[in-house]
Amino acid sequence: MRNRSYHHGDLPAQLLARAEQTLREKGSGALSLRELARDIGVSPAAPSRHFKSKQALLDALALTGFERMADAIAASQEGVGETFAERLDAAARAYVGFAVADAALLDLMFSVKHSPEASEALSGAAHRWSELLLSLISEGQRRGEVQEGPLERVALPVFAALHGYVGLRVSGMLPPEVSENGLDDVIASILRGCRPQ
Amino acid sequence: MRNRSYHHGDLPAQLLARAEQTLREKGSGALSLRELARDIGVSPAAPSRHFKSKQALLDALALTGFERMADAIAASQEGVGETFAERLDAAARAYVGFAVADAALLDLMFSVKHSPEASEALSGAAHRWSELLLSLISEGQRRGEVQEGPLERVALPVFAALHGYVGLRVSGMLPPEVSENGLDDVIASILRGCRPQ
DNA sequence: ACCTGAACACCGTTCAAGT
DNA sequence: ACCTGAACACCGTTCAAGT
Repeated sequence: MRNRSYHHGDLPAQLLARAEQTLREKGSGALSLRELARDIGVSPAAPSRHFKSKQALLDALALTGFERMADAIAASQEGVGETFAERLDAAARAYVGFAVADAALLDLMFSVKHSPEASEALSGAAHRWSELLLSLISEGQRRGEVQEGPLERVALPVFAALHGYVGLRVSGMLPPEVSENGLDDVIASILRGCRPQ
Repeated sequence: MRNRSYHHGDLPAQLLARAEQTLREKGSGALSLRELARDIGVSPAAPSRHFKSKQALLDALALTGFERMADAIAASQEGVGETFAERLDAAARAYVGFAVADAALLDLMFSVKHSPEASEALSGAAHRWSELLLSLISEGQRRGEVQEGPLERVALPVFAALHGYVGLRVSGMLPPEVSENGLDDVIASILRGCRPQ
């Protein structure tokens, strides 16, 4: 009775939660729909009612990843100074922190292979995230601390540098001590790159 | 007879070549050891003599990717001007070109999951590639066009911005027109970020 | 040394059937 | 509507056996 209602309406959430856990603990290679179903105590065919394919579940997972990342970055802005440098620093550290804590999820979020239909929902979530950084930069422009120019054009190099540092770091391309202290240099370079001339 | 010698000593190369082809044409999700063996006309167990696991083959593939990428970047420097700006521009475009032409391979190269033993050989290949950019920056310093300071610390933000642009682009996060023209802004930002103060 | 054949323990997905 | 049971067509990997 209790078990019955337990598996009614909550299976999608259960699947996502469990998938996220094994993704974090064992990596994306160890993610199996059948094992997920087994762990939850449901038949191998059950997940297909809620996610029409394994890729659909991965897409949904990536989507929640973007939302949580946006939340983390938004939270990083609370109670921090008002200068662009301070706010960028906080956002960058939040981004890096999220990525390092959940490397496999980040990999999934920026994966090359998404089902075409998911790409729109996904870039929607990515857009919500990118708008945080865009408004941060826009505010920097308003304060005269960031160069003038079309927002997207000014923002792209900032995105690229942060995203690239994160990518290099989680893929293990950085020697340990660079991994520790490199972010400071990246942020400093970004600030020099986008300050008024 | 001819077939017999065909499958002697060349199977590893055949496997890698075929794997690279399906990686480019159908993505990493469609890469199956058994299918590779079938295509080449060999038994399902044959690949295991040369690559002890599927991951080992993927690692080898990533390794050749780094080598080809290093070749492409080295080639980009031939017959180009001597200023740092010109050389960086050429290297950046070679990097982007390689990545866009072989998105799935790039994904593999910077993938989070590599077998631990492969990581050393892999970061060796990555190192050979990174040394190209490092010497480029070192030369820029010598010419007084790049700020002084420890090479790795000056180089990281350059790497990060390029790698991040490539990552954003191949994962489809950039709107088409940003994808077209964004690299110019990224390069300009890098140059501002690392020029002498 | 290199490969085959066959087997093992898994997959994702589909579909009739149950409730 | 939601799930089960069973089946289908695949996987990666191992291992005795062949040459």
